[in-house]
Amino acid sequence: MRHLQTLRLIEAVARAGSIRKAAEDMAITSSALNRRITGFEDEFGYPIFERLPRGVRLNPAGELLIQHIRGQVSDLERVRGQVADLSGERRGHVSIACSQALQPYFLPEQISAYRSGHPGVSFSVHVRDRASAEEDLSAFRSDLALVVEPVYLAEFEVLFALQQPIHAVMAVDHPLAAQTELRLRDCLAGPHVAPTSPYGVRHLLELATRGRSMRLSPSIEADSFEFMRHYVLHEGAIGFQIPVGLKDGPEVVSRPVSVRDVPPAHLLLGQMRGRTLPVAPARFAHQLQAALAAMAEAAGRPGEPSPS
Amino acid sequence: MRHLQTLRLIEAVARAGSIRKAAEDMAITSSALNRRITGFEDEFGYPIFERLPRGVRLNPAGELLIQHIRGQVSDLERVRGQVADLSGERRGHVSIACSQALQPYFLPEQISAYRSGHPGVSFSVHVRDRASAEEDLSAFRSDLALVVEPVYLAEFEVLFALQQPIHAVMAVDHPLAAQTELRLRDCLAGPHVAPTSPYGVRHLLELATRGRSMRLSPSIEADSFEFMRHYVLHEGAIGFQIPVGLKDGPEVVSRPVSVRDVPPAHLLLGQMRGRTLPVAPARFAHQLQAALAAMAEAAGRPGEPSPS
DNA sequence: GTGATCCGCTTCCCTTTTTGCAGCGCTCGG
DNA sequence: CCGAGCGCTGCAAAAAGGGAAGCGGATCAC
Repeated sequence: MRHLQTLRLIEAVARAGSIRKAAEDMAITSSALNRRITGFEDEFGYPIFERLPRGVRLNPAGELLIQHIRGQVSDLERVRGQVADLSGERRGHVSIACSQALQPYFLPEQISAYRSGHPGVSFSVHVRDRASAEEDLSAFRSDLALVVEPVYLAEFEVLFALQQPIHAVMAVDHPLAAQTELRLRDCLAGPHVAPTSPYGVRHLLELATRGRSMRLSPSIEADSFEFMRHYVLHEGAIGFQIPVGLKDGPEVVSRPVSVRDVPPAHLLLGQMRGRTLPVAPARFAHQLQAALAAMAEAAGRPGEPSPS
Repeated sequence: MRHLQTLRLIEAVARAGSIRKAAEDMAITSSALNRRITGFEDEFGYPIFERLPRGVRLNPAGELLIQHIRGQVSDLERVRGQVADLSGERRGHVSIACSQALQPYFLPEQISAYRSGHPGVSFSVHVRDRASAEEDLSAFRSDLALVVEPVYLAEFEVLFALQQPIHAVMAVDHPLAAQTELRLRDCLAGPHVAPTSPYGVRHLLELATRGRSMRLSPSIEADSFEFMRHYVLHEGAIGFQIPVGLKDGPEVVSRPVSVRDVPPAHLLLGQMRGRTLPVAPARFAHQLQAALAAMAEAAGRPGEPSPS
């Protein structure tokens, strides 16, 4: 969309932190870009960048503006999607930020199921820790977020919430695999593997051990659940994950940790507060809600539908 | 704002119903305008106007788009207002649609009070019947609406609601002026003046008489409450109005009609659903809520605050 | 210090885009 | 059948935008 070019350039400058760098990214010269920026500031009536010796940075006015710009671009896409929809084309795009737990099984299945009904819809999947998933939402980089234990709930509008107990993950021949429910103390007695701190499961484990006699002292910290799932095959180590990211295999099994020891994780589907989603993301969100609700039903732990 | 020029031109064409007329309005040639329209349709991917022998009209895609355009223009104004606000300029504009009852006393007082604190803020007041006030909101022609008995509540987000009993208005020497509360039957027995049907008070009077033995048979119908208020000085006629639009004077007095006969009128302050108002309208709305709440308090009839 | 570097901004010149003008073909009301 | 009104299209003029080069200033490594 041509009439938004200036706005896109502004965003590029804000991102690059310098007019010259942004000019390179956008394949024009710095002089041209500089003129567009100053020209825009003139007609807008206020400067939107503060000039630093090493580049530029958005001033408060610019912060307000960039938020508007992102909303505008995304809203035009939404309108285009609606138009495409009424033209019967049924194409679109869904951008979703998710926690790692959703990556191996849940999301691939859901996306595949959705695409079998709507082959024209494409997807972007961004794996994010619980804080940056929400940032993605408010910067309009993602339409939806499916996050374990979100952090800042201010701009996060919950569409569906589901609780999942923490599971311990271990090799099939691990001694504890004989029990059907584990105590946290037993899990932490041997070598264990934990996610790094930005992740929701780690957060819950720390909540569970803080102020108790138990201590979380992971032999390995990792920011990859995939890595941890494989690591438990060595050393008789124990890892932690929530059921949505787990499937018992021939070598690895999982057992729930008692909810008396660790509070269950909250798995939340959300969007940016107040935003009207384009057609495709809205429908996909609806499908996700149904799938999560079915999962809650199966676990005997009903999810909370959105308060709408 | 230059980058919105094409969008504004599209809106002008939609409004004028013809490219040539719109071109004249916008002070460019029809050829230039025509090329911008077709150019936009090309990059948008879909035609947004249907070509008729006598001009053009928005097609469904165009309807969707025009809504987006209006939102965008108004949202940019909101951002600009916020920026002006943090620059300490404190200017802005409030556009409000209101029923006639608010015109003589309430709104002038409120606007004057607001402007004494914020002299940089300008106002547009549009007097509208109850249906068109809401249309103004959804077309972004007004930021706020203060309406008696609104009609379509779909896109109307209620910020504050207040009930007011219908009052009968008459000359100070009218026989009924001796009573403190009137029965509708007595009011309708003599000559009476009623608003035309688009107005809320008329609507309520019809509700009150429908299916009863009483008949509403106004000697005069008028779409001006100002006219009606003066007319009651002649013929011993009786008019109807709600208290917010009334002040007893040396010649004219008002008396409540029993709520057993006529349901009280709902006076609603609202905005377009889901819209984030610019700074000035939001603050003014806040002041109006306070004023209406005080009025409700004084009448011993508490208003309902917004459910936010 | 001091030269190297990176920055925003300006000037000159040329390319690209947009505009205005005139005119075409069309439909409709009289 | 004719004139009025419409959307649309060549063509030349005007305006806007972009590229190359360079200025002055701030910072950093040495």
